[in-house]
Amino acid sequence: MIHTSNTSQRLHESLGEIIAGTHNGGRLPSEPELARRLGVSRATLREAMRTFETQGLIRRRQGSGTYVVHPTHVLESGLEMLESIETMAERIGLQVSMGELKIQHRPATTEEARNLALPASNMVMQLTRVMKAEGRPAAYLIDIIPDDVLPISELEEQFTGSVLDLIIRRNEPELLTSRCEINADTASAEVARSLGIQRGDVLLRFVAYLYDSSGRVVDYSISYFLPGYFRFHVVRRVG
Amino acid sequence: MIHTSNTSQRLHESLGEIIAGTHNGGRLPSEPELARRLGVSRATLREAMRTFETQGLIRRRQGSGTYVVHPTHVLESGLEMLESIETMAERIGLQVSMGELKIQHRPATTEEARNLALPASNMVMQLTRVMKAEGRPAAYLIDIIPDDVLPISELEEQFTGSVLDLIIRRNEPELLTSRCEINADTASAEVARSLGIQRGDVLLRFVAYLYDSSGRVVDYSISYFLPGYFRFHVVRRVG
DNA sequence: AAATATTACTTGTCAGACAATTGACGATTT
DNA sequence: AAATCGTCAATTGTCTGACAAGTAATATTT
Repeated sequence: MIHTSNTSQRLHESLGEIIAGTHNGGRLPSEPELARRLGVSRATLREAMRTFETQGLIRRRQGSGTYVVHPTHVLESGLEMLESIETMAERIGLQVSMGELKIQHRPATTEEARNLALPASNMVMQLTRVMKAEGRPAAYLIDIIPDDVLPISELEEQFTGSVLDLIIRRNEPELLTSRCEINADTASAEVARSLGIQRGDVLLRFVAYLYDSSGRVVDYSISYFLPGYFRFHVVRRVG
Repeated sequence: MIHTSNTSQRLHESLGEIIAGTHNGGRLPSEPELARRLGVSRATLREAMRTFETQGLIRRRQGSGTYVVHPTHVLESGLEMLESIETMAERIGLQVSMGELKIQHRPATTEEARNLALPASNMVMQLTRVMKAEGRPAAYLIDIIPDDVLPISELEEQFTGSVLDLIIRRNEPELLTSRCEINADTASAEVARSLGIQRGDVLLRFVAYLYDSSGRVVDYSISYFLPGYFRFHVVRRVG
């Protein structure tokens, strides 16, 4: 969906604005009218509308019209949108900074090799750091990356807190999806010390696998969040 | 997207099968060929393909072709698919049963009225129960429902553990989305007692708002899960 | 007043066409 | 021999115009 400046691309944006500018439950202009106004054919317009329908933002009823459905808050996207904690924080106006960063270059453990679909003992980079929100520790983040995904030098120079953002900036490898497993856990001694909490305190834990467009795992990460600083949510849709 | 047996509906299924039956990275037949084989026009076919493209399951390149992309694990759906814990458990082959059920009929608290977008002190139904997996307590579930959403009698007779499943069975009201907030928490005295754990033990907490197609909140639920029994995940996609 | 038919409008589907892009193949040049 | 440049068939992107099917309000009939 990241194309150049196709008709399709511009159309998608324009249509998105029209939908966003329509109140919940409101009806869109008819297809012929919309097509005329946007300067595209009805067929092309319908394809664009299909993308919004698939996302659940509009609803079409034959003979009646097309209606906008804002599930109140679809704008502020949830977890289904892949973005870094830093980007998310910026979006909601939260000041974050990176604490002490530890970079390790070492062979993968058996478990890591399995999770990253690597040959045993392949070299990996491990980034460990604490993220602070408004000066106070809010998350403990670990990223494990096969060492041929990113040049070490680039990592050391340009890393500002988020592997995801770094990969997006350099546009390579081309990312596709991330699979994020959700659980609750208690703080280990190491994590507790870094976050300034008690061992055994409750944490939200995400374990994520980041895939590039060829299906390769380019990042395996474990994140611990102190409850309260972030509000993660998912929009779930009927089958 | 829940239509009758339109051309569109059947086409979507057929195309889905074809995509599922194509190995990762494989190329689909050309559009004219597919349209012929599926007995629809190319325009209609393209609309169907758009839905799969929006979901990230295919990738089209002008002049080259359409390619299938299986992000390895899209089959086993994650949280983004709205389904009850019971349905999910059945899908993964886990034996679950409902423990002690408590039904209360009472006025909404101020907070509940706000969360459900109800007039103050509107009557609500509260369902509280423990869900057991393989005989042992695995989750503590609370559902709060405006009392005009479901007839009380029906609730008492047909409730088998899931409000969502009950609503889906009776096909009314028509559901659209659910917004699920994710957090970690510690067990309160009441929850701990019901689940047979210690007060302060760690739990995964979901707070969910279930919306019908008119945008009304028809169910507000709080769920506590013991870590370990379920593996929740989300597939996150690039913007 | 209630039931029924009409009618204008909307989305769903179709057929056929041309444009833009890709990738392979062969010819040409270096 | 290698590299470069056209040529061309195949594929997706877009367009036009048309008809079918469903909806909702209006007009008509009972």
